[in-house]
This record gives sequence, structure tokens and C-alpha cells, in this order.
Amino acid sequence: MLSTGLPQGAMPKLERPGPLRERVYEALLDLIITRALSPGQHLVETELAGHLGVSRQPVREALQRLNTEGWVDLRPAQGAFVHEPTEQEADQLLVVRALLETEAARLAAANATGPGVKELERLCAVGEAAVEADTVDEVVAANAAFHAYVMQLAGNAVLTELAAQVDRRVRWYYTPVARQRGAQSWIEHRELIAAIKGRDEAEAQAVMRTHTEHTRTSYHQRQKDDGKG
Amino acid sequence: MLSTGLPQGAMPKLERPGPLRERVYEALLDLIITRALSPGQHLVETELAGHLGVSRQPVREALQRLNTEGWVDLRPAQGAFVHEPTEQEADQLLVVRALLETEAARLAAANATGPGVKELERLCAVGEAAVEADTVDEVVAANAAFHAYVMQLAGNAVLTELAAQVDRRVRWYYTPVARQRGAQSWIEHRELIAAIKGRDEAEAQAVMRTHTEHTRTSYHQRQKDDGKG
DNA sequence: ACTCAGTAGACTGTAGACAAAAGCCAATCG
DNA sequence: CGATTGGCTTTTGTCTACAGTCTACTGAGT
Repeated sequence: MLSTGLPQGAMPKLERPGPLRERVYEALLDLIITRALSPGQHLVETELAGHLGVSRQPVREALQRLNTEGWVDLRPAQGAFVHEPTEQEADQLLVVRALLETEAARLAAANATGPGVKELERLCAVGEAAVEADTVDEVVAANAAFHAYVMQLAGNAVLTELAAQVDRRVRWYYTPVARQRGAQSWIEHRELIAAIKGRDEAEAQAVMRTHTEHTRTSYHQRQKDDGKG
Repeated sequence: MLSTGLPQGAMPKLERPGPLRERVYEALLDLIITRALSPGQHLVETELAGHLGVSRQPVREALQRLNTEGWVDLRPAQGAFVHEPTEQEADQLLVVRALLETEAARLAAANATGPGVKELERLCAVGEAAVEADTVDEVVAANAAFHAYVMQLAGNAVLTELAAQVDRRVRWYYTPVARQRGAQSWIEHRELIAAIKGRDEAEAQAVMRTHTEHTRTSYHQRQKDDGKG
């Protein structure tokens, strides 16, 4: 029992810098996602280390983790290259993402609670406001938050972990498309909330499948537009 | 053009040792799966390094990869501990595995080819022979090979990658159970082959779902049996 | 007898140095 | 003129050393 009488909530959780490799990992991942490092680019350990002000070791560890997660390709005795996404791979990622999200929607409907639905509605409102304001970054963020919360409601940590990885990579390919179907997307989110609220697993599953399928179609449409533009 | 007249097929592909971290990774993973390293055990870098005859660095890199894949827990400034599987986590893994395998079955049915079905039948025969001979290790291996080939027929590399990871972890929990339902399992495999051969996506999906569900039930049954002892 | 401070040990986290492998370019020979 | 071989440069792969941090034990004080 603590006898200090310190207010529990006020503990500032004094920030530990945490392992360097973590921060290097996040820094590099950010650089890749924002296209500051373009696909196919050769990443030299000493350069990155010097640029980030650390030694080679944390850089190496970060690169290896990025390798296992598919962000960079690590060719033996030659170095790290930013992964080059292919059309085929993008499609496969979308298929898997659809699968995981659909299952999450079903489980969310099965486990739905009052507060959970309430939070979903709040997140949805945030997203709709962002669409109204036409602020792309916030729309993307709100979309991610909404899907993440559905995933959380599913209550399956393994599923969540996998979906997080797949989602980030999908979003890497998909960011330019986000704007195109802003409004329609949030209408479908509303439908999903209704299904979850009614604890209708089949309906939630169907809605999410349609939703992700629309995203996939939108992506392919974008590809065609780029081709002719 | 090679003018040396060397026989092309006879090139022994002289084995490159490959990166040390890879071999350390495989060695450690093997030790974990075979329970030579028991769950919760504290892994000391210097010990492992000395025991394997290498320096700490490759060991570190291997441990970090094992960490991202969920085999060990890496507590900061304290070291690596072999992950301790919980009942809940096992169930969640089985759910995800069922999901991935079911989708693979559907895709395999969609993409089925003559040679592919033929190979499935061959693998199934191998498995049935192993069951007949009652050689546990071979049954497990044949089962893994069969499911891996179904996955390959699905033709989705991302799905394959994820399923491989999940499968290995499931099998870690599940190995002691494998023996119990040897025969029934291969009957269901035959049903799956029939569905794929007929290119009936819905049927393949349903069969695989039932199949994985049986595995899950079997696992829980085993848990109860262990409990009563 | 119990609690708490102080201290010593062990292990990880990070940095720097050395050695080996792969790619590249130029010079040489057919 | 083309192909090959040799050396050179660059980059990774590995090892050793040092500093920071956490844990556990010991000993005194209440």
C-alpha cells in the first residue's frame, strides 16, 4: 500500500528515452512512409548512422526489423534497399487486409458493448467533420483511428497485431487514393456501426467486406488514371 | 556462353555459410520449439554466444527477430525471456489460423489446376501412410506439407507469409495434440481436395473451416485432459 | 523481527575497430 | 576490338571494449 498520498493519476510517467533502436526504427519507418526515402533506394548504414547521430549498431537492428516486416529488402553483403511495391503485391495486401478487417467486424459485433458503440460514433463524427473541412491528413488519421477501434473491439490481440502491420503497408500504397472516396467511406462506417450496435455478425461482416472491396476498386481505378494521366 | 564444358546440373551449389544471425536464429528457434528452452526462461546473451561459439552481436540480432515474431519477450535492460503462451493467446492464434487457412482454401479452389490437385493427392497419400505407420513426426510433417501446399495454390504471397508465422506458433502449442486426431484429419483433407478439384470455392471454404474448428476443439479437449491429469 | 538504505554484481545498450566479401574499373591479352 | 583478370574501393559482417541500469543481497537502525 502506498502511504505517500500521491495523486495516482498525476504520475507524469517520467519519460524514458527508451532503446535507441526503437527510435531509429520509427524514424526510418517515417522516412519511408513519407517517401523521403524512395523505393529502391540503397540505404548505407554509416550514412544513416551519421545522419541520425548514433552508431551503426542501432541502425543495423532497426534495418533488420524493417526487413522482417517487409519495408526493406536486405541483400546479403550488399546492404538494405527500400522495398519496391509491385502491383501484384498491393493487390495481395488488400485481399489480406479485407480478410482481417472483415473478421474484426464480425467479432466486434459479437462483443459489442454500449460504451464501445458510443466511442465508434464519436470517432465517426470526427471523421465526418474532417471530410467536411476537407483536411486530408485528418481524414486519413480519423479513418485509421476508426478501423483501429473496431479492431480493438474485436478483442483478439493476435489479429490486431497482424492487421496493424498489413494496414500500415496498405496505407503506404494507398495514401494518394484516400481523398477520392472520402464521403462515401464514412457513410459505410455508419452502416457498420449500426450492424455492430445490433450485434448482427453477418451484417457487420458483409458491410466491412463491401467497404474494403470499394477501397480496392478505388485503388485500381487510381492506377488506371495514373496510367492515362 | 560457358565454354568450359562443365556439366550444368552437377554444380553442387557449394553451400555458403550465410549470415551468422540466420543460423543463430534458426538454432534458437529450434531450441524453443523443441522445448530445450522452456517458456519463461531467461536467455543471457553471453551464455548463448559462448555456447554457440559466436560473439554477442549475432545473438542479439537473432533475439530481436525472435522478439518481433513473438517467440521471446525482450524486457529493456533486463534481457530476453522465452515467451510464455497463455490459454487466451492460444485460442486467438487458432482463430487467426482458421481465418487464414479458410481463405487459402477458397483461393486454392478458385485457382485449382490439374497438376496442383495431383500433388495434393500425393501429399495426402503420404500423410495417410504416415498415420498407418503411426510415426508421429512424419504425420506432423506431412500435415504441415499438405497445408503449405494448399497455401501455395492460393497464390497470395502475403497470405502465405502471415500463415507461415501463425502456423509455426500454433504448432508449438499444438504438437502434443497432433496424435489424437490423426485419421479423421486426413479424411477431411480428402474432402478438401474434392472441393478444390471441383473448383467449388464455398465448399472448400466450409470444409477448411470445419477442419480447423475440429483442431481447435481438439486442443481445448487436450487442455481439459491435462487438467484432470 | 522487520524495514530500509547502501552497495556490489551482472547484464544489457552503445560505440568503435578490424576483417571479409562483393562490385567496379582499368589494364592486358587473345 | 572484345573478353578476362587483376587490383581497388565500398559496404557489410563480426568482434572487443566501455558505460549505464537494473536486481539482489547485506547490514544497520528501529
